[in-house]
Amino acid sequence: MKLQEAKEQFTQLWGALGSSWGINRTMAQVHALLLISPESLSTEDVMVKLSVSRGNANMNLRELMNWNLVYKEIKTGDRKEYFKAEKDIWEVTKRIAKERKRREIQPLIASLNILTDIDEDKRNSEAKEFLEMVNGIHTVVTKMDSAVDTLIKAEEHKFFGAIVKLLK
Amino acid sequence: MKLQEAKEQFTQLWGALGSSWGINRTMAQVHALLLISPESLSTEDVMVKLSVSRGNANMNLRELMNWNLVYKEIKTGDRKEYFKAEKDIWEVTKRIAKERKRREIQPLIASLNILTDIDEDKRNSEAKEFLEMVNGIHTVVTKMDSAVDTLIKAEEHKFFGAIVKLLK
DNA sequence: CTAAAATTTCAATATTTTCTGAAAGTTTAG
DNA sequence: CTAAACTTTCAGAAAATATTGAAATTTTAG
Repeated sequence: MKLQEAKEQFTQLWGALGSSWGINRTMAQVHALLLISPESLSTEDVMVKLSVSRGNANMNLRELMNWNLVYKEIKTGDRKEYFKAEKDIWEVTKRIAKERKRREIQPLIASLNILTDIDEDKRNSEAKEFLEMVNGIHTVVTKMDSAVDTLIKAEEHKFFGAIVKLLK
Repeated sequence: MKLQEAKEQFTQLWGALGSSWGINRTMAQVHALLLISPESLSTEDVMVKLSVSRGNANMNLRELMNWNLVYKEIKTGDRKEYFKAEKDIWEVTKRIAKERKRREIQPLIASLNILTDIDEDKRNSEAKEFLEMVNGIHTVVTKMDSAVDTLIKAEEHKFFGAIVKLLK
């Protein structure tokens, strides 16, 4: 396969992957484009390479910066803004995990806490079963939250090492 | 909060959660409904409780069975099919992980492998950088795939125990 | 300051995804 | 067998989501 073709396929692949995990396809494609781009890119560059509008390019670059996956780069003597992606994949993994934790896991834990506050006799078996379910989810999600904290702090080899040990 | 209200909120919550992780909202709601239902439910029951059409209820119950999260229950003297969810949350977690691995992680690994087969001089720095990126992703994703294998085989406390140790 | 360059916003539009409901198909009691 | 009960399918409709593009806003060189 030719390099350019491979790069294009990579962008498509990353976009498709994003959408099956609840991430906007274009945002994922912009991310892919920056990941494999040796130089930082301007909004114009992104528009041209992905055939998207200025508004769309701008919005997704902005959102990628909110995710801490992309940052601005100023070139002296140039008024345009350029964008560059964090390229260390373990770092990228940690940042995505951190952001999903903040956006989804933590609000989920808060909501689950509210649901356990039921004014109903605990001997009522329906209430009991419901609470057991909610508490079970609460337990697993809280542990995942901690696991993500560990992942954020750990070195790649240490993190996966700890898991792989279980198989031996 | 009243029990019925809490159950309704739980169903909403699970549905919203699903959609931010790329799972159809109704499918997640049907799952929630079955998780908190003491008795198994018929397609009719799901239609009424979630105000969805017969086609929608049927399709999502079917899909939940494909995910191994729900199974059929036959009641003697009743021609209708009833549906029941796996209620052990750790078991549910493992089955979701297993299914996403099969559906997304494994095809991703296959696609990444194809992308490394480039006919370009390896000394070409652009090609080199691209291959490093793809290989980096390949490495992390492969390790995640193994981590999911471990999760599937491990006991809950062992799995999270191994991770939490890293923090100490 | 001024105005050109660049960025951001957002209402209208397009696309994608999901849902409906009726028809077709299947199963089973009698 | 027959027909009622139940399940599945799928084309069209609806809803949710993403995108466009032009106008408004912001920035900065001179």
